[in-house]
Amino acid sequence: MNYPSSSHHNISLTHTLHHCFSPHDATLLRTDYFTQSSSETRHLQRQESFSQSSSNITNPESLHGSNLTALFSAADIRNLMAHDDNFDEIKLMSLALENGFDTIEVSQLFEEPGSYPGLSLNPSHSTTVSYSVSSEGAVEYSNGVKSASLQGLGTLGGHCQEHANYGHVEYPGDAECSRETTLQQFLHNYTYNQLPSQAAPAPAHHQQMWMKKPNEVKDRCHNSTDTNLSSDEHRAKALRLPFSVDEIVSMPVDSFNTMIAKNHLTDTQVSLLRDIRRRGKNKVAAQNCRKRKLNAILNLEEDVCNLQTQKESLKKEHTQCSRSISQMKQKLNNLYRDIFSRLKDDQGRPFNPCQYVIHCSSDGSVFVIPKHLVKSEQKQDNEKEQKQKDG
DNA sequence: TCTAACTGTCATTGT
DNA sequence: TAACAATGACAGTTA
Repeated sequence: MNYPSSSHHNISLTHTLHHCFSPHDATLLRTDYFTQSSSETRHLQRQESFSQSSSNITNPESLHGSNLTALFSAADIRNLMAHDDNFDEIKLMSLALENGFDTIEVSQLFEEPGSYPGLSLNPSHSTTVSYSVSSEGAVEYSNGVKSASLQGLGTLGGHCQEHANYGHVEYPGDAECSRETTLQQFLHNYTYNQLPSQAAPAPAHHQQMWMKKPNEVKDRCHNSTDTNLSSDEHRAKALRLPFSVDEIVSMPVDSFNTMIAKNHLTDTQVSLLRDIRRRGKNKVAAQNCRKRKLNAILNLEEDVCNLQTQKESLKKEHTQCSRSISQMKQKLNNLYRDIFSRLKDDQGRPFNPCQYVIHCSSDGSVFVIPKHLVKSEQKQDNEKEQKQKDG
């Protein structure tokens, strides 16, 4: 494959962004950016797209392994921002820092009066921000006042990925590019715990969500492309928060408030700190909640099991009692018949079992009486009991 | 491709 | 009133 000469290193970033990549290209590139595990087909598409859109611009070899600080001058960044209305301070700061700019240089860059409408490191500017990707692949940015197309930034990420993919195929090693991608990953990485090879292609609506402000996004990110950092850790890192996520979450509220007061943090940083703390606490709470719910379910299942065991045991006991009662009844009948057969009347004749019964009175006396008397007596007794109950 | 389990997050409510 | 815990609901990821 032949590449143009490397004499195009110093091309204008603005020119590159606005004239070399169509929105369609940006879409392809961005999509591929999210797709770390590139299939052969996708790779070929990227190559085709790239070669079509940048045939007379850049030398991929020159891009590969290059430092964007060298590739894109501060003036390029200025041009881009002047051209593209608004930049989120976080993104730009991070982008610049990730790309090797000195902190002071970046600050000066951002603080140049009148250079970038709507852009400031002043906390007062850090209002609600949101990002989305238009149907044409342009990254839409909104700070609640204006919105601007950031095709350039999107393309930058895609460009880098393109570069990376060239590297994977023909130019092993692309460490510089990974730095450039960090910002995008920080902003909208749903796969931040994943290895690059595990990352799945992101649907269009993912891109939209990824580009939104963390608070607005259903930021259900679980994995990282390059590290095991959580999204909050990425954000904390990008905003240069002086504490780790664990510290932010676990420190007592007094220490937390003191820390905020003493560190002269911007509104954005304070807001992020509070969000991180809230999310961290809630994450632990949710974990505890699920544990409790699981334990409750397990306990209920155990209760059900115990009750079933108890039921079986009671059934067995009931069966045994019934059997015992039957045996006792049988013994009592045998005893009754035996005793009755031995009883004689005044003339020494045996009693007729059909006409007489052995009767036990309430005071313990035993008589042999005619059956019909027992029946009438039982009736009287029943009536007495009933009267006593009613009375 | 579908599904269930897992997980992080948000919104809400109660303390 | 702020901070926090608890929890239902939702949605993304993964096996």
